[in-house]
Amino acid sequence: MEYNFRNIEKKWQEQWIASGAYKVSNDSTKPKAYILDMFPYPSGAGLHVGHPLGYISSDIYARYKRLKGFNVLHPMGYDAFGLPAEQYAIERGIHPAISTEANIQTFRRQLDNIGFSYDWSREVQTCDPKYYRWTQWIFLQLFESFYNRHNKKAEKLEVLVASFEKEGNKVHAFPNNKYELSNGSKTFTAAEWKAMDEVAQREILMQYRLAYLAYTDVNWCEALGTVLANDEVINGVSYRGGFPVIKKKMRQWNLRITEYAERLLEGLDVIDYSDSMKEIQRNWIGKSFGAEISFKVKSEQNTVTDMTVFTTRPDTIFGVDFMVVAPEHDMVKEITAADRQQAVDEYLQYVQSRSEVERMAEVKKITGCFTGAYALNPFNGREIPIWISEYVLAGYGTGAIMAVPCGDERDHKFAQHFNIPITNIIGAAYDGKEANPTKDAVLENSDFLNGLVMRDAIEVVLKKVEEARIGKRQVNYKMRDAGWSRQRYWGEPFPIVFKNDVPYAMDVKDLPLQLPPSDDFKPSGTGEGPLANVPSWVNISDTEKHDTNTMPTHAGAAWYFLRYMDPHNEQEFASRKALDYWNQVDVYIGGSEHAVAHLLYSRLWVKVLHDLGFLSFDEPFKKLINQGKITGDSRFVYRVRNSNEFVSAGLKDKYETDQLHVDVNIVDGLELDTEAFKKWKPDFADATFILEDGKYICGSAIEKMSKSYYNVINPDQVVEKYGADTFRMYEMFLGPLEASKPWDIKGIEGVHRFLKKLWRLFYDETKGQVWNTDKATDAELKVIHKAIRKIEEDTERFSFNTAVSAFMVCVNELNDLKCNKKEILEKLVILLTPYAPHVSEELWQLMGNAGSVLDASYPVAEEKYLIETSKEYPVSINGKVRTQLVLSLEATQQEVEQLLLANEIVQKWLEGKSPKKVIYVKGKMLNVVV
RNA sequence: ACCCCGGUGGCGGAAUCGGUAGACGCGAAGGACUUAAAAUCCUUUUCCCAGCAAUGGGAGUGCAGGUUCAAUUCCUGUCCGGGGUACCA
Repeated sequence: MEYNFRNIEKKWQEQWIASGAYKVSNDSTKPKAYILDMFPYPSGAGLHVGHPLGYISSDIYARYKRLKGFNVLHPMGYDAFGLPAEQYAIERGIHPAISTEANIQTFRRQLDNIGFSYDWSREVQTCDPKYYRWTQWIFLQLFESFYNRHNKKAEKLEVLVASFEKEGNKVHAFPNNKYELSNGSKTFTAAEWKAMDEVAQREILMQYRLAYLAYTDVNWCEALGTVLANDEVINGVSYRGGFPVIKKKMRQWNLRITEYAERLLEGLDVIDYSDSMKEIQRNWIGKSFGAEISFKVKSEQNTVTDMTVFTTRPDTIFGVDFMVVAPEHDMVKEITAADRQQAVDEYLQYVQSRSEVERMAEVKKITGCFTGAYALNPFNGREIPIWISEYVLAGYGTGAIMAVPCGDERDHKFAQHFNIPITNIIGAAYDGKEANPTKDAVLENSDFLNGLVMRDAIEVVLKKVEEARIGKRQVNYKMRDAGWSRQRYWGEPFPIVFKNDVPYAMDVKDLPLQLPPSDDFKPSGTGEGPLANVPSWVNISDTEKHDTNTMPTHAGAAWYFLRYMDPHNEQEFASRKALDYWNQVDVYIGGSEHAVAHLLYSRLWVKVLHDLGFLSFDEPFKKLINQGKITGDSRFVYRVRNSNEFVSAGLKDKYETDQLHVDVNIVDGLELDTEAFKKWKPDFADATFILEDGKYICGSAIEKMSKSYYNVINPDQVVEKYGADTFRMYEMFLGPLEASKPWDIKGIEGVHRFLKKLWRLFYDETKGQVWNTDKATDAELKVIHKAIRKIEEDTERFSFNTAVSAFMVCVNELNDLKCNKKEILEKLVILLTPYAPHVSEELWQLMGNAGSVLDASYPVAEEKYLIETSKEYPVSINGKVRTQLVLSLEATQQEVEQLLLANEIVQKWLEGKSPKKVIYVKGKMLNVVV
């Protein structure tokens, strides 16, 4: 009876479905555990061996928790809205719903193959109207709420309106401090509010809503015909397709995530994400402490009296040699001197003509223009020229800076480029060639700051600034509000009705607002989304319209983990009872590429839902683990130039060759299957080979797994050849979960051999059953209890690679002891269940156990079998290990010293001298210092 | 440029709190079983030197220092690789 993994795996997969083994109840007295994978976007390419890495680890952990007596929620679903399906629709004319459905089926088949314990009755698909109904509902919660800065949480708009009716916006100032009413004021009174018509009131409310419409500079991608979020633009080009992106002003939905910057930052202290992940989020939020300082302005027109800059280095105020404002700054046209007008206009035109790509590509290029106006240093009245330059961004701080060339590299380069004299305020710390951004130099040429260390001077200036009422301390964030409109068909429609262009929330009972059927997915080209091609849907009546945009793919992903808790609820996005029971995701496993967008938006939505009283927790994921990528291991053949002759890698230097990728599936290790190669592509049908030692040896390289490199390994093939249990364990055995590593099929034999060896502890090819019910010896008990402790510890800390090796050690040791005892082996089978569920269930059953091994109880490591009475200590002389000595664990320092001095080898190294010191660390080691 | 993470045999990797570096697996070499092969089993395998051998000695965790009885582990500097951010004042 040999290990027939194909029959075993098929049989149990079917039985587990039939018995509903993975169905999870919301009603349980057991403690809960919520173990989640980042749900995949169902691409047309299907899964490659890199995808399941995270899924296998979460499955192991979920199964482990189940054995440990937890009620485990371990669901799976699909992030099914998104760009590729729509691009595919445009190219092939296949409706995204159809291609998405087909892709989901492929994914499902591939996933099922690997033996996951997902409760598929809880599956969600973000493109399902039953699901996106609630995505739209949550969007409306955001639309109908504002962020109350006083108690730092989201509240219903009614609270705000009540405040307006009582005291205008005195208590709740406009979140955007640059926003002005048509009369130029930033405030209004209760009387003024009440006097406004509905349109005006709604315009004001729009300034507060957490989901709001605004004309914003958006990243417009002409080729994709859509707007992209900041995180979808990489180096000035679109993240998908790599098309150019330009700035364009459009009326867009936005999420006021900036109001949550501080809470998103603080939340990082209480959640268990990797350091690098937290770091990425901190950088993205980009908090910086500084001051806003006002400078008097002297200009010909004299209409502007003050300009305000943001600086993190108020200590350098006496080193300010020029001011720079962003080209888009409103002030520019009011301060420009008559004789500078032409130059300024030309510069502004130049800036406008520059695309985002050019700006990105030419970061080092220094451009700018003098306005003819001056600012006055508030402390010594010095006249400082005001320049415009694109290196100052309108959207950050106040859109204006004070430039300190001796301390800031960009300012320094600018000053050198335009020959602006540089004031040195840090003496020898500045060499005249390069700026020095130190905070530790002693200030000079700095009036009342002279002699102070810069670090300390910051506080002195801040106090002075506040006393003189010319500025205030200010915290700024790099993060911007999130653009939430996409000019796309395949996404959630906005549940909004525009009545005479004023947006109103749809009635909740009318949700979902479904996507209309359409076969025209091309962008309208005007900036409107493809829904504009369905006028019957857009135009509800002459005066009422739907938005032609849809939400980004992040919308559905921002809350799916909540829906799994109660996926079929038609009254609520999930019942409060289910939400309270399952609570936070205990362990969330996924790729680090979602560090910014998905995780930040999920955290935001959960915080808002929490503030509005729907959730008892305000962070979605308690612990996050980023699995590493599995890279591809490419193979190359070398074609002799201008021929169809291929030379083996070892001989290729003797010829002039071209290197070609070859399908890794027709290479065994490095040896090419030349017959398969001839059949691979018609071009190679009559290929000839120059062999070495009768073999064709390929070249190799580690690259990302990609179709175009022919290095993609489909898990289906691996499962077919070795079985799901081997595949699962091998993926874990490759290395630490978080590390990136190359896929190398060679090592899989070792893991497969291990499972066969395990099987032979129970059944032998010739003898049949070898397991027995004899009483276990102490040595055998020790082996299994050692394994229990090690494997439990390793599983608990997600160190699955070392757990697999612990299984191997255990089987090797039992094999050496010729132990075939059920008492020992059944414990091993339970331990193995999370890792290799099929073979474990089979052996469990064959041993005559009742019930499924999935619900067995995890063995407990008993100390009494693990206690040692003596230990072989390493004996070091001066830190170098020279010999070993077996000692009782009870040995005292005195006994140890006596034994050591009597030892021959120790004596040899002492060379007659007496030791200076004998270090004895119980249970660890001995060291003799001579 | 800045920030984060990492660098250990031929290879993937292990060493969890500063205590025998190289677990486990692959690959390689030799052997057993077999007509043969597959499968399986056994032995060796960080490098260098000496020895027929048991063994003995030296070096060794990117590099250079430091702290310590003891450093892959902690500290400083430096090089290399991966990731993130990219004019954020």
